[in-house]
Amino acid sequence: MKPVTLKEIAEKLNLSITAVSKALKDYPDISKETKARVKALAKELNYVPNSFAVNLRTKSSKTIGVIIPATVHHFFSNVIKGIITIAEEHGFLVILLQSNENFELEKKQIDLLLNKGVDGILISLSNKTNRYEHLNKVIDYNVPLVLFDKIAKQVNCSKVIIDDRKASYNAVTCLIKKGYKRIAHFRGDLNPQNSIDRFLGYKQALLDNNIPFDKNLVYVCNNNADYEDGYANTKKMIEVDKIEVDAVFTITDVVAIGVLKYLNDHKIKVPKEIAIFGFSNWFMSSIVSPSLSTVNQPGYEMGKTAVEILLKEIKNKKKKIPFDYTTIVLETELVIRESS
Amino acid sequence: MKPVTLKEIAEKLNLSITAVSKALKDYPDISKETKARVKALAKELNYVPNSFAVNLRTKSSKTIGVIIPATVHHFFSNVIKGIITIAEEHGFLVILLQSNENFELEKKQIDLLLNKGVDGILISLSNKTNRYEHLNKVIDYNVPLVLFDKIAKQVNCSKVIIDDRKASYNAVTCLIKKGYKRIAHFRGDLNPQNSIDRFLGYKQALLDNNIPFDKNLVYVCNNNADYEDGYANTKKMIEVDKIEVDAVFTITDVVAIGVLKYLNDHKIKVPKEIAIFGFSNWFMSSIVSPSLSTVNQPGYEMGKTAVEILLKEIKNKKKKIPFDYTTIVLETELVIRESS
DNA sequence: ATCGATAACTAAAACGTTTTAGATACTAAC
DNA sequence: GTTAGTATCTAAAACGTTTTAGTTATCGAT
Repeated sequence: MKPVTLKEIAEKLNLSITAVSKALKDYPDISKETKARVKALAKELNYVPNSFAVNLRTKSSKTIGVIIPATVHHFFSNVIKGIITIAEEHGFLVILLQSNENFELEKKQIDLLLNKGVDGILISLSNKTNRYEHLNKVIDYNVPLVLFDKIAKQVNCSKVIIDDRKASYNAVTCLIKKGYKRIAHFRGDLNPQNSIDRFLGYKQALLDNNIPFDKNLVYVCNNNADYEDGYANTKKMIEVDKIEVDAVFTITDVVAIGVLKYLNDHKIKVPKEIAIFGFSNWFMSSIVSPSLSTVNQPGYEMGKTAVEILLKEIKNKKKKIPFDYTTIVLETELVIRESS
Repeated sequence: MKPVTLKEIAEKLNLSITAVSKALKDYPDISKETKARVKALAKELNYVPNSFAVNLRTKSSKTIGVIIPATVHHFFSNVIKGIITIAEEHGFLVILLQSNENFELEKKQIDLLLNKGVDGILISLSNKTNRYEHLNKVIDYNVPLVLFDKIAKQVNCSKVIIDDRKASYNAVTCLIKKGYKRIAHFRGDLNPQNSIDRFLGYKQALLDNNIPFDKNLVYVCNNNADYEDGYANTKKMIEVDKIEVDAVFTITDVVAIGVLKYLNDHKIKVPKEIAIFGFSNWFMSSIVSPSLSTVNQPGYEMGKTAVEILLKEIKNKKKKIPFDYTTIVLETELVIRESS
C-alpha cells in the first residue's frame, strides 16, 4: 500500500541508499551483479521514484504549462492535442490553463505556473493582452517560453505562427481573381497580431490589384470572433449600413458560418450574390451548404512544433548549451470550395 | 534572480527558519511583531514557497489529473473548461491527458498520473475500455477518483453522469408522439455505458408505445461517432440496405449532421420525409438547416460538478473524514427544432 | 614492502519545506 | 523561592531523492 522507497530496497539488500540509487540509474561504479539484484527487487516491489523528491533534487518537474485563450475553438483543441501528445512522448505532462481572453487572468496564470515550477511555458495570448511584463518575467526567471498562434512580436522568445498576412493576402487575391471587387472584411479584435496581420494582408491584396481600400467595408468581431459576430455584422452591414458587397472575407470559419447563415436565411445566394471566404478550415466548413472556401491552418502541427521547440530549449538549458530563439512559420494553403 | 528561501529571510531577520515558516502561516506561537516583520520582508523579497519542497513535505501537489478520450469534441471542450475553471478557483492545477479512445494508453496514463503524485483523478473512459483494474489501482492507492460521462458502473467511486437512458427515452418518445413510427437509431460503440443506455432508452420508448423493436434499424457508429459515421450509415441504410424509415435518432449531434448532410445532398426532405433527432446540443445544431432537434447535455456543468466532488473527497481524505461515494445525475432537456 | 590504480561501495550533505519536541525567559501564584 | 503557566522562540528530524567526496579492498607493478 505504502510506496516503496530506495531506503527499503537498500535495507533488504544490505546496501546503501546510494548504491541502490546508482544501480537503478546504471552508474558505472556499481557491479553488474548488484545492479541485477537491485533491479530485480525494485521490479518485484513495484518501486517508482517519488517524483516530489526527484523534483526537489533536480529542480525540474517534467511538466510544462500551457495557457490558451479558450479550448472551445476547434483550432485550439487540435493544438492542445498536438501539445499533449508530443509532450507525453517525451515524458512530459501538461498543465492546461485557459485565460478566457482575460488579460488579468493570463498574468495570474503565468505566476501560478512559475510558482508550480513548470519546466517551460507555452502560451497563446488573449485578445486583450497589450502589455508583456508577465512574459518578460518568465524570461527573466530563465524559464523557456514559446509563443504560438496569438503572439507578440515584441517579446524576445521562440514563436510558432502561420504567415497570417500572406495567407490572408492569398485568400483575398483569390477572390479578386475570380472577379469579386467589393470585398468586406470581418476582422478580429484590435490587439492580436494575427488579427492585425490578416487585416493587413486583406488591405495589401486590394491595393496590389488596384482596388481602393474602403474602411467602411471592415467590420470588427469583438465578441471573440464567434458565430454571432458573423451573423450580427452581416445583418448590420446589409440592413443598417446598407452596404453592398460581393464577397466577405472573415477572420474565422465560425464567423463565416454566421455570415452564411444570415445570407441563407435571407435567400441571398452564395456565392452568386455574395461570396464567402473563411479562415481555419474547421471541419464544419466542408459540411455546410454551400461549403466554405477557407485557409487551412494546421492546428495539430502548430502544437507539435511549439512543444518540440520548448522541449529542446528545456534540454539545452539543462545542459547549459546556449541557444537562439527561432520563429517557425507553418505553411497554410487555400481550400477552395463552393462559397467562392 | 534566484528564488528567495525561508533560510534567507531567517538570516536577514536573525530568526530561525521555523519562526519564519510559522510567521508566514500565522501560527499562534509567534508574536505579532515578528509576524509583521517576517511578512514585510517576505513581500519585499517576493518570497514564494518552493512548491517542490512543499509537495515533498505535505505529500500533496495541489494538482489533479484529467483523462478524456478526446478534446476535439465540443462537449468535452466544455467539460474541460468547467474542470479547469473550478479547479483553479480552489487553487488546484489540472494536468490534462487524452486517451484517444485507446485502452492501453488510458492505462499508461493512469500510471503516469499516479507516479506524478496528483491529488486526485478525473476520467471519462475510452470507448475501448472494458476492464477496470487500472481504476481499481487508483482506488487501492487511496487517490480520490471521479468518473464522468463515460463511466463504468462496476467501479466503486463517485460518478457524474446524465440519465442517458431517460434522455434517450424522452427523445424517442417525442418522435413517436409526433407520429414517427419507423425510427432508426445510429448508436455508439458497444462498450461505453452511455452508448448502451441511449440504445436501451430508444428500445424502451418503442416498446412502451407498441412499436416493435427492429434490430435492422440499428446502426453502429464505430468511427468514434463522428460526422462520417452519420453520412456513411445513412448511405448504407438507404442505398444498400434499402431500409425505409421516417426518423433517425443519433448518438450525437455530429452524427446527426452527417445524416442531415446526406439527406440534404439527396434532396430528401427533413423532417417531412425523414426526421432527425440528435444528442448533445452542440451549438452547430442550431445553425444547420434545418436546425436539429437534440438533447441538451450540460458539459460545463458536468466538469464543474465532477471537480467539485473530487476536491471535496481530496479535502476529506486529508482531514481523514470518511466519505461515501456519490453519483450525481445532471438534468438534460429536449431541444425541439426544425428537424423533427 | 610500497605505491598506484581500479573496482565497488558508503556517508553525508543537499534540495526547501513542515512539524515535533523541546528550550528559554518571564509572570503569577502559593 | 519554588512551582506552574504562558508566550515566544529554536533545534532537529523528516520527506525521498541525487550527488559529492570519500573509503575500503584487491591486484599488479615496482
